[in-house]
Amino acid sequence: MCPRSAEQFEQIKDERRRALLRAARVVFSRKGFAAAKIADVAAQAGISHGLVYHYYPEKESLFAATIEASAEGWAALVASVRAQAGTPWDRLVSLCGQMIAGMREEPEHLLMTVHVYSEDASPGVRDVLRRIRQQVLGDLEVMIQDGQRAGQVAPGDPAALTRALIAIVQGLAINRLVEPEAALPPLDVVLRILRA
Amino acid sequence: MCPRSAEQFEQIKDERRRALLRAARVVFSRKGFAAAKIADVAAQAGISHGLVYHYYPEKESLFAATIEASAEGWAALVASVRAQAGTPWDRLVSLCGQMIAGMREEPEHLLMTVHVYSEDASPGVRDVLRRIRQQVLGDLEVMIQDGQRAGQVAPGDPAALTRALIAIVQGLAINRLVEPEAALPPLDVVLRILRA
Amino acid sequence: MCPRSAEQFEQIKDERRRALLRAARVVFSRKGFAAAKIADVAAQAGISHGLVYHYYPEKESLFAATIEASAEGWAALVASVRAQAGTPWDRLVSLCGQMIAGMREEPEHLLMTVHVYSEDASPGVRDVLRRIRQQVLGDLEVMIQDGQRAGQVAPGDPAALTRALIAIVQGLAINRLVEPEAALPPLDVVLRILRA
Amino acid sequence: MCPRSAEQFEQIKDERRRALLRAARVVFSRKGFAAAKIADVAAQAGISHGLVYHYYPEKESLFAATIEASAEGWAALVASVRAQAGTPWDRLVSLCGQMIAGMREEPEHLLMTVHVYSEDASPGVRDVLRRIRQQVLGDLEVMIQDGQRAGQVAPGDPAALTRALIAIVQGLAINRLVEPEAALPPLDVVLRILRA
DNA sequence: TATGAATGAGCATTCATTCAT
DNA sequence: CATGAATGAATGCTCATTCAT
Repeated sequence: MCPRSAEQFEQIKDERRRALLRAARVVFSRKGFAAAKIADVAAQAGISHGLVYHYYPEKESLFAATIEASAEGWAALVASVRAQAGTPWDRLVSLCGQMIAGMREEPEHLLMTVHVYSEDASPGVRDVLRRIRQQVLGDLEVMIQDGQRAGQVAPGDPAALTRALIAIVQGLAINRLVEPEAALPPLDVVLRILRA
Repeated sequence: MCPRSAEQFEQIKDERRRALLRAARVVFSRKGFAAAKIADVAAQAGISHGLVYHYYPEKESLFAATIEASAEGWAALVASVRAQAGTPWDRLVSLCGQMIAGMREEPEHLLMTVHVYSEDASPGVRDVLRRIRQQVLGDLEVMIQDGQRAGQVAPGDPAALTRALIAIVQGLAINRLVEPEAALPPLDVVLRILRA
Repeated sequence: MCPRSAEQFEQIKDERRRALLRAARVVFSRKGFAAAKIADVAAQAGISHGLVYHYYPEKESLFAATIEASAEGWAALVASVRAQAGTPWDRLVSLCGQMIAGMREEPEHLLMTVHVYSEDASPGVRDVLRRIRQQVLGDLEVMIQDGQRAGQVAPGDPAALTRALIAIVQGLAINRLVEPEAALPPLDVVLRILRA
Repeated sequence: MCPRSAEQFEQIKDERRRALLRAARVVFSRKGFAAAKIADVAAQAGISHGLVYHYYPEKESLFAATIEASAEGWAALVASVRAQAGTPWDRLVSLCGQMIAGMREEPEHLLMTVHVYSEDASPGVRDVLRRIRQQVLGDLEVMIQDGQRAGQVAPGDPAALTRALIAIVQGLAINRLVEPEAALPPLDVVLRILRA
């Protein structure tokens, strides 16, 4: 009756879905939502444009899924680092180090979060990101406050410091689009923003 | 016939062109090139969409002009600050102060430079920006080197420091899109990146 | 400033809208909603397909407007005949005569009402028609009841007689699609359904 | 190998084919050709859409087969009634009674013949129906002429009477789509069209 | 100039059809 | 036989651009 088991189908579907998400990340992060064509994503994924719709019912769902995946990746990273052992400063060093490394390897993840802020994206998508962003900002702010309490981070409005740190990381990600070869500033330069 | 009226026409035209550019900046900076409609820009400028084509022959020219105006504004700012009297550090303080003030008043100027990096924009437009960007980076790098020589700026690759400074400024501009109400970090936090 | 007055624009728009409706009636009545292409309607109206969307925002609105126009035409006819002087039978003769004449001249009007019953049409469109249909059926039923009271119409459930009369008229309209040359049955044959 | 099993396979295939035809009739009659999706038919038949193509090579063949089956059903009915014993009028009563009963039980059969008239269907399919329709009309016309000769049917163009009778039956079938609950008019109301 | 009607290229989306399993 | 993943032609709709007025 059924030549392929339902499980097999699920596996194939899952795998493709992941591949599609990766392709979408590459295309969307470089072009933004409006300028990216479904055909571009399909080509990047090596499938026909029609097949994209077997996995995501519309361009916007695909974009939303792509955003969500990237954003959740960052949220997971921040949450896991926050739970690490060591001093608050150790954690901040670890986090920034991993963010910069991640940006070097897969700058798309960070770029996605930049594109979504523009009104190119639909309000629904922006809201998804906003929610996750709150988590990240919240976790990061706590880490910065911990550092301030430990005297390792300079005093000052922790919310503003949080924004400043996020800003420099996103700004560097953008710079990689323009000058992929340019050297990223060393970790301690980035950390000077926080250094007591 | 009447040289005065021709001149006046020119004035009117120039004024309109400037108004159009302002409208375009608002729309393009919020939506990016692809998602922005000529009709959006026309509506923002309070004219009919057909009239836009009297001033710019195509959407891309308008985008290019918008980019160019923003970029030249930054270039002019950096160049003028570089020529200011005082110590190198005074100049860097002045520059960052003005950049942050500008971002507060007209965040569109900085956002434009973010959008153009995406492949949403045509290569031609990107090249225009790249050229101006080289000027800005060059001027800024010189200022930073001056500061290093004066012992006011921390040692290290001046190119990397330049990128880091630009990154944080652009990152903060993006943040204003998401949280227009969020406090910008104080000037000295931004300057910590450079501080010896 | 404005080379054409707003009034002129309105006139042109109204005229085109009517022409478009006529073209849509021809195409939709022959093909149904799903099989009719916007390009077909545009071609029939002698305009580009893009222009259709200046007048109706989507295919379905155009279909709905087309349906509504036809249905309202029938409702107006029935209402006006109902108000005519003479005996109830005179009015029924007048109504059937005009319906058959209308079907000869513009069979599209009746065919539209047939297509909409299929699930090809969206529920919203069907509801519009259903409402108007209730009016028509109501008016017609009253006319039949009047005839029964005057002894001119055969006794029996007036609702069923109403449906039977509508049925034969619609059935004849369909037949004109298949055999446009076939003779329509004489008026008195149709009226036999009601004849006392 | 085993002739029995091949035969059984045929039986199974035939049975499925019939089930598919029934499902297709339901779907096509409600939506028309263009709006009906193969997936709809497959779902109605409880099979996968791919399997449909094992029985019919394309959507149009399935539609044609569906039409043909319905049309042939009517042709067979008319032919069998025409051969019945009794007076011409008896036969007409029998025919109309069975047509109305059939419409009550399986309105799809009649609705199919309505849809095919629209240009939604391909010319080939329309021709199939046209041919069968000629048979039905021919048989019916003969029955009406017999009735006229026997003085049981009113005089007048028998072709026009035939169309009128078909019209009312089809019109009533359409009405069942809109108001499935509405009472069908009694048989003798329909027959008034012919009554001498 | 200024307007908005008009055009058509371009892209999202659907769905008939094919085919590996 | 049966399934559903895969393809791509077809079609709705958008919007940059042109142009009559």
